[in-house]
Amino acid sequence: LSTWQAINNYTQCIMPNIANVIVDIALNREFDYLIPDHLCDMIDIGFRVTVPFGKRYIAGYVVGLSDTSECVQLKEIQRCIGSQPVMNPSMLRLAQWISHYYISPLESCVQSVLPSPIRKKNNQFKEQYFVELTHKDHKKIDKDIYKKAPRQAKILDLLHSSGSLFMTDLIKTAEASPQSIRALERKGLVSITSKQVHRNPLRDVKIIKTHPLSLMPQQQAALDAIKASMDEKKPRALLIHGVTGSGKTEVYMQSIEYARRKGQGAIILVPEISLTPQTVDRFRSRFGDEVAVLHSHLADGERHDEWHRIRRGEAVIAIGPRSAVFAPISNLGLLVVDEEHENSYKQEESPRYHARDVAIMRGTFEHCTVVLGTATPSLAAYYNTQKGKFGLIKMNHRVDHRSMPLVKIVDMRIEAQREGKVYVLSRELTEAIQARLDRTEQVILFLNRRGYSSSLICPMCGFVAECDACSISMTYHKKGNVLRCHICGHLQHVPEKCPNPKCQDPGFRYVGVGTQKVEDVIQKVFPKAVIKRMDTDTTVGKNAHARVLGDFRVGKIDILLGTQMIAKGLDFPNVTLVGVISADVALHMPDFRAGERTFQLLTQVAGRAGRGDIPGEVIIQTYTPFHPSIQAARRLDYDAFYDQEIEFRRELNYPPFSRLVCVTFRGMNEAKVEETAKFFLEHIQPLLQDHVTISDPVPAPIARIKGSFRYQIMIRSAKIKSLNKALHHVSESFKAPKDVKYSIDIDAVNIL
DNA sequence: AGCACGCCGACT
DNA sequence: GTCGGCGTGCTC
Repeated sequence: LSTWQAINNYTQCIMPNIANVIVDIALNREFDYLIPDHLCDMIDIGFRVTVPFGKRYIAGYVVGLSDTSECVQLKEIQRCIGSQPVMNPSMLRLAQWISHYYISPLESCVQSVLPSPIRKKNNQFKEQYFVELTHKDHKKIDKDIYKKAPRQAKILDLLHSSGSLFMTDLIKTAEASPQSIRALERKGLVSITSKQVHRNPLRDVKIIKTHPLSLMPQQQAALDAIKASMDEKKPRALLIHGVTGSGKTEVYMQSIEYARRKGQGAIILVPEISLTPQTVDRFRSRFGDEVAVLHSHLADGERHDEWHRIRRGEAVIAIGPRSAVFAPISNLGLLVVDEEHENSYKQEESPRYHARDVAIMRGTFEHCTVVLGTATPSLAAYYNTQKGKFGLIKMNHRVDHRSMPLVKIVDMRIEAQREGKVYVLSRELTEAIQARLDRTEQVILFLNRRGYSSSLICPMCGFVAECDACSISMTYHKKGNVLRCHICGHLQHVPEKCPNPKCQDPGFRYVGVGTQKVEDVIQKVFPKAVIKRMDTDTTVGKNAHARVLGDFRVGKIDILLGTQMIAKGLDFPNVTLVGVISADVALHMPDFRAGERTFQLLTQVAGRAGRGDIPGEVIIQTYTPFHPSIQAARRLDYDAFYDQEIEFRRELNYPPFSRLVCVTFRGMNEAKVEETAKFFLEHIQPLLQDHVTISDPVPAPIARIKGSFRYQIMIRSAKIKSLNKALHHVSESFKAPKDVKYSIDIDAVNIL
């Protein structure tokens, strides 16, 4: 006994008996607790626990173990929730990286890593009554039952033929009542137990198994490169730059197959909008039930069950939007980020992470290959291939050897001068649409989001007011009738007439035509055509989106008019014309990435034309036809776009040559908001080195939301680490007044 | 987040 | 002299 005690004492000495715990409230700090003896063997990093906290008990997570603590009076962990950790060390590490990089409390990062139904205390599994036969040969046991109780007999027969059934299904098929089943239970012929059921979001979806297609040489080369990377110990990320229709998805699927053969799992990230049934079906048809879909519209229960299906290893392939990067796939072999350039990968609430960058980190931590795929790589990703950080795979041809669409540009300035007035549709586009209607082909008209844009443009010469120092469009502010650069804060009065000396037109005005108006105009021009508008306003309801697309596919709609949501991934063979109403709306956003976005948008939209046998045509209307982004889009020439855009970024020290941080302050009292922003600036300025550029507090492009005034400060630095350090320091020491909130957005994408 | 402590105004 | 407003600070 004494020996046993000695060993026990010894192990207690060396075993860490203190747990570092983060609690469910975002306090951004750890608390130490003693691990009681009975939990000593069990507790590990990643466990969910309840701990005494002040006068109450709250839930938390064990994020570390140690045998010392700075705190003298430690309390004990009350109990463990669940019998195994909810987070593996790698996931915790990922959460910690996000917390540090994006300057967000670890608690909120853990919340992002774990879906909300998993964090709930109680058991979220759904149970249903399950009926089984207790004897194989029930006929022998009770022969009378067929005469006395035909209902019960029917139930028995059903059970006999199908083995066992859920109570609800049994009642439905046998057309019986629960009483009959209960009666059988009393007779001891059947047993009723509670059984866990899996809520399958796709239970009603029938799938037809597909097999790997034979690959074109360029696809084969891509697949080989991915496989080679997957066989490496520390693979580096790969960027697939493949034109629309080059067959990237098939490459992903065969890469996943390779991972499966190696006993590994995979994650496919897709932008929200691409997570249409089409995409999901393709993966489900190939991999069946091994696929878990982490749709953002899943009910809590479904999400919970899908997560557990992955955790248990029943599903080894996860597909979903940005949060799917946290899918608990163990032994991850491949992480695909499809449409890598999409901005929806950036989360716009804290923690404001970028799923593509988190994917890269997860790949690094778990030594798994990360594949980024897109037709229009983000500047950041392509820059990384040029620097040798990522591998580059090019896929320049469409699988079907169809030619890329012909892109035409219509100069709306000439149109305006000719017609004397600006119309929504140019003559050229009108004629092109008419031609398609005559041939019963279909048309997609693309229009940017509702005209929130607040830049000024001259309709005669295309002049747009830009900041001299920052090369971004000036933002119009109604208050004071001024133009402002929100990168540096420069202020300018609104000119009376067009400042272009050759033009001087007094018709200087705002950019932007609303979708509604365009619809009216088009309907007037083509009274017989069936036109459907598709944007977030018109497609409310669960299936509205799919219904409109279905109608379009079968030819019930002639012209589909829509916003971003029709720009991506749709494949309609009968669409031979794509028209862009105005390329300028995207171009003159007060954002240095406007050129990049315009190019991406136009290229993606162009990809919608000519997916069938008839070659496609694209017509782009613009006031600035010679803008490099528009010219590059016309030639569908990514390299030309990249070369000019990267030079622009280099000259002005914009990303990817620097990191951009946007600090936004908001509150109901405008003076106080501005004051707080100034105060923040004074706080951080002494901490920054001279390679950091920081703007004055400036009203945000959307200066007011729900009565709340918004100001922002822009910080740019080539040295992200020292900037990160300064921001951490400030976020700890700087206290904003309670009626002013502020948020720090690292690698800001949408500056609103 | 919650709950305590604490310091000023309007009541029994 | 006390009840209660919510500002501030702490929770291992």
